[in-house]
Amino acid sequence: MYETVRTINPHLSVDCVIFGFSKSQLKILIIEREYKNEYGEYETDYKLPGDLIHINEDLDKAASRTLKELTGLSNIFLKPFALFGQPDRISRKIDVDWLHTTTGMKIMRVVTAAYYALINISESKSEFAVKNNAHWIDMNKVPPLAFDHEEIFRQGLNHLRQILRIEPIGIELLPEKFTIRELQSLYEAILGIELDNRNFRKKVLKSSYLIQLNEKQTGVAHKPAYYYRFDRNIYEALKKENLGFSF
Amino acid sequence: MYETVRTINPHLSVDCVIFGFSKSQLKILIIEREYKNEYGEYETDYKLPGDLIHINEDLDKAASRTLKELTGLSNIFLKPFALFGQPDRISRKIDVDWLHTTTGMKIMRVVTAAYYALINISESKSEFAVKNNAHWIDMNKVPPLAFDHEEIFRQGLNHLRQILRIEPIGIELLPEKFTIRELQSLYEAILGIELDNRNFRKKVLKSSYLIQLNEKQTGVAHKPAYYYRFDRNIYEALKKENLGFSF
DNA sequence: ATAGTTAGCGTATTTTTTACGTTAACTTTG
DNA sequence: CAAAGTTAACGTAAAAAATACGCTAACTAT
Repeated sequence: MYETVRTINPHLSVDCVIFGFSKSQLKILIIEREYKNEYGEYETDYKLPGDLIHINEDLDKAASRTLKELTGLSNIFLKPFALFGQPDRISRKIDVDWLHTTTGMKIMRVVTAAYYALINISESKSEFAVKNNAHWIDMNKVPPLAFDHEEIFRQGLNHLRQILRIEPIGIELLPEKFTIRELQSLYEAILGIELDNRNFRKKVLKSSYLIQLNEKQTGVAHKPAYYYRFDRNIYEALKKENLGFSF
Repeated sequence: MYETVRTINPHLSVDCVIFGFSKSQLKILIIEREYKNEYGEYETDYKLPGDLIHINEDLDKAASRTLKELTGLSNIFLKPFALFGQPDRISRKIDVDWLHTTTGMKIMRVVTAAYYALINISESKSEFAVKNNAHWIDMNKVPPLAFDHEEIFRQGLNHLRQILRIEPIGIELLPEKFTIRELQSLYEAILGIELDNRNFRKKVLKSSYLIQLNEKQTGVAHKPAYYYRFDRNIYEALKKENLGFSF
């Protein structure tokens, strides 16, 4: 316990909104939180993956570490998108108590840096997550969350939607090979609207970083679609070119 | 001194990148910092307006307070745009010493929330600023700044450029009435590129919140231009409509 | 064999962007 | 006081991007 007190920075935390995509649905990762209720019984509720940072720990590193510890996920590119620092964001008794029992400290004020990341939910990764009491939840069925994590999630989603208008997010969220239809479903899930399949196809196929493979779907009850892949190199090069203007 | 120690939160600070526009140039606000050099002589360098926050102080409020204290500017809409939290961002001796003498504390690690704001440099306001050792500096002539404030400024400018693609920033940066040419100069100053006057005019006049006044320039050595004003109500209504989609 | 489904290509129309021509209205200069 | 210089303000034509659909191909399930 004493060790904890010495190494934790009780003023700063990180929280992660991790987006995943599977079966045409956008999901986020939440983890279980265990606490004793007023009758001394253990109960469970949910929160975003996140934690107080360590003394002298870089914020980005703290976000990666936290995510690894809580879900087993590593090598995820996390990007900060907002700050939550209202003095009263830790005010519910349940939250104050939980912090007390897990850290041994009386913590009333924490400023948290919110990060987001996009990952494709492959089998191995989701196994990891489940093992650690982390769950992929459909974006539209997020349960009540601890602290102000619902607001953080909401703003994270908003941010994702903004980003989608600028860059081709699919690279991170889809498996190695995918069909145009799957890419469209991803866009539809994020934006929450339907898109015209023919126009979407036209628009997306103009980009040079989408490469058609020599492989088709099999076993589907309709004309099989070609698989595609992203060419990361082409994409990064294009991105650099465009960003060159911005500073 | 003791009072300071009790009320300051030495882990968190705010820094403001304040943009202004005058004479076709984009400017930012910096303030003087006084310190003793190795020979005990007073020297001056520059930093962004910013300060450590108080215990239990809201971050947004801290940004407003800080700006008020350091420059006399109040009622400025400040918006957070980034976080700077690397453990080594306070490492130069001059910065460590300065923090020590101004706060009485040994401060090595501060996470700062960076805010930006847009204001139009009216006479009264700039008077205020100058009185408090604050200066409007041409964006292209920013001197070396304390801490990592140059990086904060750079990112702030980047952010401004991104924002400009989405919303009509001029409302904040231009005086009550202005000509289309002035609006164009503002855009050119922010983006750092030249725009075609005829197309710019066409594009901008399509927006419903730009209202032509019954008043022309006088004393100019060319055909006098009509003055325009922004209709804030129309603009806000439109904004709400568009944002309605995003969540 | 037929019905149901999505893939994949195409076409026509509208909207937006880009490039540039021209006259108007003012001051400065010689 | 005429000519030169400057920016305002409107316009037009062409190119590019977005939108709205039509249609055939290729597969499975019944």
